[in-house]
Amino acid sequence: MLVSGLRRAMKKGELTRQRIIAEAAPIFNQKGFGGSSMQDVMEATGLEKGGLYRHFKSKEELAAEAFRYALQRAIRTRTDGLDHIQGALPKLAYIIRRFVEAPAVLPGGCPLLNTAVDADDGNPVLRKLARQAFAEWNGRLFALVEQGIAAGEIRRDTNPGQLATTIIAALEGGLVLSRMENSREPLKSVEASLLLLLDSVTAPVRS
Amino acid sequence: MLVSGLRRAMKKGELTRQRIIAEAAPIFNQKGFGGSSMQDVMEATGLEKGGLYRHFKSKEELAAEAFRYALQRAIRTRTDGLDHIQGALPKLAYIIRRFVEAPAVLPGGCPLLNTAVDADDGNPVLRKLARQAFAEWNGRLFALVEQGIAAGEIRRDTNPGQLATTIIAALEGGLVLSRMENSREPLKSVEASLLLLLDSVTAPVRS
Amino acid sequence: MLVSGLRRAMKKGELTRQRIIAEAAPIFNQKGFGGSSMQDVMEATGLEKGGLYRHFKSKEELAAEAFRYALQRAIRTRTDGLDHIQGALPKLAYIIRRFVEAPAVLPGGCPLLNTAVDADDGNPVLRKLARQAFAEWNGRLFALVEQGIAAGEIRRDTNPGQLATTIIAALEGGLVLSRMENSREPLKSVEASLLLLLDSVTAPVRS
Amino acid sequence: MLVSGLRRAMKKGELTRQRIIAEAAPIFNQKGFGGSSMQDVMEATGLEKGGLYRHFKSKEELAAEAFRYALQRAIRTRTDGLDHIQGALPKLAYIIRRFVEAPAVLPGGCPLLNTAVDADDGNPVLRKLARQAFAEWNGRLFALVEQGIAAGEIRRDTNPGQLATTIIAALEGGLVLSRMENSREPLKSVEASLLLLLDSVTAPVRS
DNA sequence: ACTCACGGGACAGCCCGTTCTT
DNA sequence: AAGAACGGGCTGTCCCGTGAGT
Repeated sequence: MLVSGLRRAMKKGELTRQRIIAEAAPIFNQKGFGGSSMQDVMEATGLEKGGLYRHFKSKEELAAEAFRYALQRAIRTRTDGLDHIQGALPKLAYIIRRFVEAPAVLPGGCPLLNTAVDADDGNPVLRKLARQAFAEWNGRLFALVEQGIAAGEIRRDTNPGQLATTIIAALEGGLVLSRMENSREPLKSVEASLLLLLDSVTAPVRS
Repeated sequence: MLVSGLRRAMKKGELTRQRIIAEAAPIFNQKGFGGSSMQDVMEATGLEKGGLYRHFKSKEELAAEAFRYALQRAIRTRTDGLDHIQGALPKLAYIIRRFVEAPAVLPGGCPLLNTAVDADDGNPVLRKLARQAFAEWNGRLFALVEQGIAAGEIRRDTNPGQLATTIIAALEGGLVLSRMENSREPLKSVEASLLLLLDSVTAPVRS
Repeated sequence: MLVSGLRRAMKKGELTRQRIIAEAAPIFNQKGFGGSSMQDVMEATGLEKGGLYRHFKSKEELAAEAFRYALQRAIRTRTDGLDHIQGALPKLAYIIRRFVEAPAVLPGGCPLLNTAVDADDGNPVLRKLARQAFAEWNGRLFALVEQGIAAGEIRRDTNPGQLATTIIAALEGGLVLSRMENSREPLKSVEASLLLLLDSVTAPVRS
Repeated sequence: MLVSGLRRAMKKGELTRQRIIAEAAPIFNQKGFGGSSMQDVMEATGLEKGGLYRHFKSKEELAAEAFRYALQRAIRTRTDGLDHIQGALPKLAYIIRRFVEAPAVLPGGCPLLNTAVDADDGNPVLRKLARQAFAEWNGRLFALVEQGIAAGEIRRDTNPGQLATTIIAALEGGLVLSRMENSREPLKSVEASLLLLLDSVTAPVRS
């Protein structure tokens, strides 16, 4: 609804721009910045060089937009349906399960981690974007944990930042392992361990 | 000692070859396979193209050797001193602490994870090497957990594979976060959580 | 006239493409496929690498086009004015004389023979092209001989294929000798012998 | 006999030199000068670079020696048994037949023609060698024709040079065609035509 | 007499980005 | 707004030849 609203407001050029981004995103996500060529994007979009460079003034700008797009999709996929869940702990558990069940945001794995590793040397633009994205994600989990503590669901001695970071680290690490082994098992293992960890920080029921 | 013994037995060519590998390893680890150029290796080693290609018949072969070298270093760094520790649980805790304290095996982060992400598309040679390395690491932790269970240190209902995989995933994920934030905190958080997890699988003391 | 008509219909790119072919043809004809470099073509055309590779996706493709171009020129040169000649025998004699008089289709000798020898090992693309060209040439002479027999100009016991092949072989062989000696004499000798051979297959005049 | 005599007189170094030449000859004959690499020769001989350059001061020198060797073989093959034939005309016919029957002096076709075409541009050393070889061959045939005229076997109005050159040109041209078509037919055709040509210069028997 | 090690240079192909044209 | 044409640069690989060492 919102999307079609935006679409309706777009001129033709802006629409093409969005199409390019959407079609470039999986390429950059799979091959990385250096490994992707404008030729790849040309083939994917059917446009010529001139057509691409009208919308983006450099490969880097396109990559940044593609990353932003991939990010948005990742966030949406991973938080979809979260509002229907009641309680901080169930929400955290839901996030973990959802990550494990629907890991394929885009072909090529998690854009966050990919960019984090890929842009580790050089490319400060992408690096900064990845940082912000991680910080946001971390902040959201952090807030959830805090809410859980405030609500008495989570033990008071729980460190919210520590828990949030651990969940993210374990999930992303598990995703890498799963992609490499071409098997869901590593992610399943991480899921089980994280749910166990959630149990261990659950506040004892007060009577 | 053993090393210098080997070194003494090397002819000049083999020595140069080893030097190239040692000097190429950080390059490939930082920039990845596609992002590294033979020119980079030339500058790092002081050799010319002809000199390099005498020792390696392709860039891929050099990258594979460099990765093997990096791997060996990683394993050594992370398992150094492990023999002096008694008991499976202390050993696991030691491995976790050591990973967090000495994360910088080589400039550019963990070669395992880097290669896993970098060689995710294409490059089956490196991909296979990374897989084997992860499998080995996992196997080692797996064995430790099993020993702990057999020795009564770890609860019988613990899933060895699940625990091993989780430790690896969380540590590697934490390392990525730490590198990106340029701070030790993420790794420290993961460390704390993993030690907590170890506590929760510790078998209750029998009286 | 026809040419300028075609030219007028060409876009700029196609025109450049044709210019490249025309300027690359003598290079490939002189140095062979392996002996010619894209650098040579760059210098001859004034274009840069990027400019060249826009029109041809590989050196081989360019070489093939250049060979086709050279071939066309060779055929035109060698059959020019043939239509004004009456009778099969005079036509054959005309072809032989024309070959000897105007041997320099392109710098570097006959593209047919050059390619046949050059692409003898490897390069199946060029090899195939040369084969087809020879087959066509042979076929044309073959047909002429057959017409001569049918018309009673040439003796009935003449083997058309044998005569056609011999003419081609002797002319091409003579051309090689002439180029090497840097003298027209070898070709002149072949010409005389071939005309003698034509005499010996001329049907006796019926009374 | 002569060979073994030479061999017996050779030191080890000279023997190696001869072995290199013999093993390099087919390579240069097949791939040409520019198309052959010292690496190819290394593999064929089992020697290293340094070993080769001890015996030849450059690739060109080796190629020249290899060509000389190939030449000698060609001449021997094509004139073998010639002494047992009586009469100039039978000798010429024998040469033609022998060329057609045993065209494969070395893998890669006739070294003479190959070098003539290959070294057509540049490489004056090989070019000169090829010229000399052709001149010698031509001279031999020339002498045979002259003897035939003197002996009354061949018509007095025959031009010896013209006939000699034609034979060579047609045979070499036919060889190229045969190699290309991968069939003996072209050579067979040339053979038949040349024998026909010999008939037409045969002096009428005096009664 | 021969191997090992290395330098220096070339070559084909690709890629990013700009400009001209439509 | 998009396509066509082109420039300049870089990369992996190969190749010839030299010199130290054995």
